[in-house]
Amino acid sequence: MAHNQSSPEAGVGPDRKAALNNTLRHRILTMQIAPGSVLDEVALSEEFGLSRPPVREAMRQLAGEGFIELEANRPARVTSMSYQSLRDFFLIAPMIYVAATRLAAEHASKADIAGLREIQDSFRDAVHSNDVDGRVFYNDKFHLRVGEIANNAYVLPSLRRLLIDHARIGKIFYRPSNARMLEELHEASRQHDEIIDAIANHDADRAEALIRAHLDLSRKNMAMYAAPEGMAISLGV
Amino acid sequence: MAHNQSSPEAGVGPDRKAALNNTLRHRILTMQIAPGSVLDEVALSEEFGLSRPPVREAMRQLAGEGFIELEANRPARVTSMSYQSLRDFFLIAPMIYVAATRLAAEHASKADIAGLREIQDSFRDAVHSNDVDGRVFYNDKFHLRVGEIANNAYVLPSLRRLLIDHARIGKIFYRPSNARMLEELHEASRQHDEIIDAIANHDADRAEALIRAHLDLSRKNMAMYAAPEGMAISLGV
DNA sequence: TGCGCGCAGAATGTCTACAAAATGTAGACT
DNA sequence: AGTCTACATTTTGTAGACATTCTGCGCGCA
Repeated sequence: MAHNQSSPEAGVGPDRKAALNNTLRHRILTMQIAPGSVLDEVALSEEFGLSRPPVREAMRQLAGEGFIELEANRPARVTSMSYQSLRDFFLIAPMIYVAATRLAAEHASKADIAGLREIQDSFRDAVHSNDVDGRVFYNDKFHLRVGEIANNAYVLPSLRRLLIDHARIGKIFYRPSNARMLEELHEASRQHDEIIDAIANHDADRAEALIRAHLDLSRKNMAMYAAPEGMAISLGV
Repeated sequence: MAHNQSSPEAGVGPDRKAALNNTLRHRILTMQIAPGSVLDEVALSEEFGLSRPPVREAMRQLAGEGFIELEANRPARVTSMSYQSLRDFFLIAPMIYVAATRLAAEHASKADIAGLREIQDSFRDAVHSNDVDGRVFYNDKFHLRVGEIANNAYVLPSLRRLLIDHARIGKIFYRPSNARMLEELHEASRQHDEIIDAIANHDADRAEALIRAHLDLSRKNMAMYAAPEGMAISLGV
């Protein structure tokens, strides 16, 4: 349990605004707040010990990052998901993930690799200790960090948007009772390690192959859940 | 002059907040506000007849879209550009533009095509009447609309970010005295028409080829401007 | 009984005023 | 003369109160 993003008493501390942002992100990623839910401004301002203006600013920011959707004179809602979202996700994700990973392999410094390994250590721990939220959280952090290492302002926006739904898809289709799924989580963790190695070696081609396999694993998992009997399901591509 | 986005007296009207957003976007796209410039909250609130809180909300929103950059306790600054930006842009732009255009070709309805043609009419007018800002504005609108028709929430964020710098690059390297450049603007306009036709015919392959040629034209223009004397370009901070 | 109108409650949007942080400047000390 | 420090100014951040808009319920009417 390395992270405590969702502390119950968040109304204290030096930087309550950052706490609000991080906590909301975490709750949305882990689906503690379900897609489509409404966010009440006063409730949040009371929870985090802020007045409404800074809360509203945070909302605008989160909306820009794709976590929530705003409409005039209407409450903020967590970005919704649909069957269409799944299709769109697996259609675009390979392109963006590959671009980010290849660029990361080209640009990564020693410090970047060290940072990546640190995140991956936390991710591995979460997988081994069956900490579902921690796994979702550090998986997000891992891929986001790869995107930051890529150091290209034009890939990051879509990558950020994809990662939100990547996390939520991972949570939706996660079934703890399934032994095969557990094995595949460990497989995903191993893939992370290999991706780091490929990036460290500046081997963009290998990094690309690995990230593609990584996404295919997610997609297969999801398809397996949605269509256990081997039904044809068109997942784009 | 079909658009009046930058009306001098913006402090009136029913929706001053939308006016603030649109005007700022327009000014940044056309570089009426240079990259790296600071935006003063009180000045904007006075200009648009608003108080600071809604202005600050708009700032957060624009920051999320990539127009400006925010730092704690520091004034908002228009997103800066550098030589690195140019490289990054032409590295990623083809990928995103192609994805958006192909998806648009697959999804476009009759109404979508009509909307595109309408925008393109305004763009063509701007090109023929040498309305530089109008050209930049409607070019942005055109490609943004294509992205909206693509109807994929994961391509749009990066496309939006790219379009900001696409507009600004177009302005930076625009030289009205150059006859060859004028001809290439008309060529770009013709390409728009062809892209619409390809999308209308659901011909994704042709749409892809056209959008690639469209970007190559921009890139060639820029290289032509940058390379002749072999001088390094200073892009204002 | 079903539909539409209108009012009451609640939530969002905005404003003014105050607090805190950062910057620029002037003065004093080394 | 240079630099550090303390203060004053400016600007950003926040709070609480007010205005406006939406929602839901109940009443009245066909």
